[in-house]
Amino acid sequence: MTTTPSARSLRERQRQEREDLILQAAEELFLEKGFYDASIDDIAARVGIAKGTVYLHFKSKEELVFALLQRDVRQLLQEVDGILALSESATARLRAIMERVYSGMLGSYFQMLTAVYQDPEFRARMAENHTVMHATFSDVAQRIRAVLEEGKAAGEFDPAIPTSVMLRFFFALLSPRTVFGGRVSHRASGLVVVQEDISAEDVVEYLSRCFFRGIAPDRPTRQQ
Amino acid sequence: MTTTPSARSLRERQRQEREDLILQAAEELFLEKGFYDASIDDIAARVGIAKGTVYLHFKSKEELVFALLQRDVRQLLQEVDGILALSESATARLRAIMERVYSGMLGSYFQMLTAVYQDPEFRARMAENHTVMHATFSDVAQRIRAVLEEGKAAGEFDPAIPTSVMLRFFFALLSPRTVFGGRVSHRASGLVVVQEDISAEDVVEYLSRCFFRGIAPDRPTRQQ
Amino acid sequence: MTTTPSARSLRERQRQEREDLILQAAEELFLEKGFYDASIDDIAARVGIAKGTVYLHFKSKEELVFALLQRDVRQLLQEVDGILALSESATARLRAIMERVYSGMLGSYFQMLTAVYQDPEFRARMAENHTVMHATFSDVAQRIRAVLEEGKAAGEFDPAIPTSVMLRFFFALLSPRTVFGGRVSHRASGLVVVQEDISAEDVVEYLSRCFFRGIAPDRPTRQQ
Amino acid sequence: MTTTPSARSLRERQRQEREDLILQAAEELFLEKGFYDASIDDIAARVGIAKGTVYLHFKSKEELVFALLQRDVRQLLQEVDGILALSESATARLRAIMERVYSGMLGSYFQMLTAVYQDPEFRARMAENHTVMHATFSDVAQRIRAVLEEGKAAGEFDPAIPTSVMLRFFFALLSPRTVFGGRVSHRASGLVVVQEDISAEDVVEYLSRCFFRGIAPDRPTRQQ
DNA sequence: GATGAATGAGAATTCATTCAT
DNA sequence: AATGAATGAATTCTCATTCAT
Repeated sequence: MTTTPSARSLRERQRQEREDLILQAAEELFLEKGFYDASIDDIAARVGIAKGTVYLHFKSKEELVFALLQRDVRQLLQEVDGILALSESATARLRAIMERVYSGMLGSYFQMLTAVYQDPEFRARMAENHTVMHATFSDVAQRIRAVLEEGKAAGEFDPAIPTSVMLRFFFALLSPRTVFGGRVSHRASGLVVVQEDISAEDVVEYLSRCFFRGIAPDRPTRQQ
Repeated sequence: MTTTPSARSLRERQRQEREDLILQAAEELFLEKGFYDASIDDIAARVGIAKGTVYLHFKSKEELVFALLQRDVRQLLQEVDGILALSESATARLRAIMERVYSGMLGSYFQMLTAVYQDPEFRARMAENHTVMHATFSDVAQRIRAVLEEGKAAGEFDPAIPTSVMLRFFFALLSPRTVFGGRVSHRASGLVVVQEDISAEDVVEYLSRCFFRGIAPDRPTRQQ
Repeated sequence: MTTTPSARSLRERQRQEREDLILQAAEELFLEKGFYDASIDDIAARVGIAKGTVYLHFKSKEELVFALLQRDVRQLLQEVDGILALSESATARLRAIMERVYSGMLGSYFQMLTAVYQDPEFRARMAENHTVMHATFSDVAQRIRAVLEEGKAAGEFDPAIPTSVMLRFFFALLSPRTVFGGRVSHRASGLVVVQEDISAEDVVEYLSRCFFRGIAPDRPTRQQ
Repeated sequence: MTTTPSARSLRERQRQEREDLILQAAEELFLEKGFYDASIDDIAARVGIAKGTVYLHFKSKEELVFALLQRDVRQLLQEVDGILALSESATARLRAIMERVYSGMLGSYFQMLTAVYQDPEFRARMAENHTVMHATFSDVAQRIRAVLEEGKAAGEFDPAIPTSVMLRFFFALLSPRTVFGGRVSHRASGLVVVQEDISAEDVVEYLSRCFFRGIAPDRPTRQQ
């Protein structure tokens, strides 16, 4: 009746794999069809399992979104941590984060978040029940905030601009509506402008320039 | 036939008023509860009319959103036109637009748009059936694009940054997730940072600074 | 304040005309779209009046159908009476009725009736509230029954077949599903057989032959 | 995967049973209240299941009617085939079909069909999407047509009457409005005549006589 | 554990009928 | 009388969630 440790861990591994598959399918479908139009049936069908099985892993559709966000936010935290550990200038490190996000790793995270955040119900629920994730996200924010403050101290950034404004500004540039080119281009295109084909690298180049120096032109003459 | 012109116009006025009330309620509820969780019942109840009456004005829930967006986009166009007519620098005019948006006039528009744009169904439908609105929106974009190009020509903006990037950058700063302070603060708060109380004026001050000069500190040339 | 008799009768005539127009439109629409799919709105629109006006003439949609049937049944009665008054053989008179019906005069009546009779609610209501029409219809039936019995007495028809069976048989041949050719062909065609173009006259010829002599061939004995 | 064949077939059997119950309830209710007034709620309630369950079996109310008709038409085809295989005279075989229909087996089919055929929408939809059933029905018609032609060739039926007329005539006698006695008497009664109690056997006797020889009396004397 | 049938609350939409103008 | 805006009951259909097998 009792399972050997290895059997147990096999089970556990399989369970984990299946859970990942569900999350994967859910992410795809939420992005393809939107949260409301992607049904549990759709998700189960894409994974190739029964609807009930989804509920063995996630006790509600909402929980599934939370898990998705949590997964992404953890990954984000890891990436950010890795980058921030580098002994480079604040500017270089923030730019590196941008690069990671635009290279496609985390694009979907922001899309999920935006999607979910449309629904105030969700926001409330998230704040209440999902302290863990919330905390993790705050972690990310805190770390970036720290870099921004380091940058201010080092004379890289303007001390007159509140760090919170900078933070939001930074996140604004990472959010999907700003993104174009790269993996999320099909969403980011859409309304406003005809999609011009700009490579992800160029986007980062331009946006980090915008971020750090705004759209003002170079003013080398003044420095003479 | 039998109605006098004034009676007709009274009717028409009343009709218009009621339609506005519905749009008002719909906007509030869509923003409060999200598009999917705000039901026609909710909307009718808030206006204090019967469900069927809503359908007298808008033939479907979807149509209601489109009407809402159209209303806002028209207003946006008007504002933008008024501002762009001023004979000021490109910088000043763009900043004026920011001011208008952040002073609360148009915050909800971007929120509606973002909300709707989550749902790919909607996006498709919008592209198909709502050329008018789409066109209006493109108008807005085109006008801002023109200012950006003027600014480049006048040496105000960096010609090395593609105008499309600038445009997106500009819209990114106007989108709700960036906004804080002002009327939309309840949404903009939420996740990322603890809401600090910054006045709308200050927000514009900071963000336009970010937009035009980035988060870089004042350059030493000034120190001459 | 008091209207002259002629004004009153003018009014009355106009009222009657409008009522006829409504009935006309209703009949058309019920036949085109079916009772449930033809809305009061449709009817009013076709007449070119407001929806409320229909209710000034008929207190419910149901009442409208009853009126329609009543109108038709009265006409039927009139026709039948005219024909039955002729001093011809029973066979000739029944055949004359068939001719009238197939020549298009009354095709729609049977269609309306069949349509309405699908709905048992209607049947019940009809029996209860519409004794008048019911009576009129019974009148028609009674008269035809009388002719059938006359025919039996005269040795034209087989006394072994109950008159009630004959009556039903007769009505069966008049009902729309049997009809083809003539004005109602578009309905009568439909499912069963490919519509062959047979003139209304031929249809009567064939059907009355069927009615009186069945599908049996001419009997050789007659040729003796 | 995990289910044994017998478990699978048990499931399947249960599924089939429930589907039959739904069809049964639907048929009853459509006949009792008419298609439009019988709601899915009614049907589910009569079966004693939840509304949603009905949709597990039939994806729309319309589909339910089609299923019903298909079921009946298949049964009709089977019966007809069985009868037509007999090596009897055309007359005898047609009469046998009448007997089957009047003995109650198929009365409801014609009622359903008539009910549905009131609605032109339905007719269109049926023609478009339901080629299978349409084909099956045509099959039935074709077979009877063949018998009629055999009968003509054998000198049983009058070659002067077009087969299409005969066919229609035959169906007319099978349609519910003609039927009285037997299981469908509650519908067939109704308007026209007071229901006399005639047994189903007698009805067939009389109607087949009508069909084959019309209402003309026996004319034995002429044959001497 | 896995399945997928069953559930039923809830949503959008329609339309006969009423009634203030 | 005529109008047509307003009503709200009723209907179809969906889908997250549960649970017996």
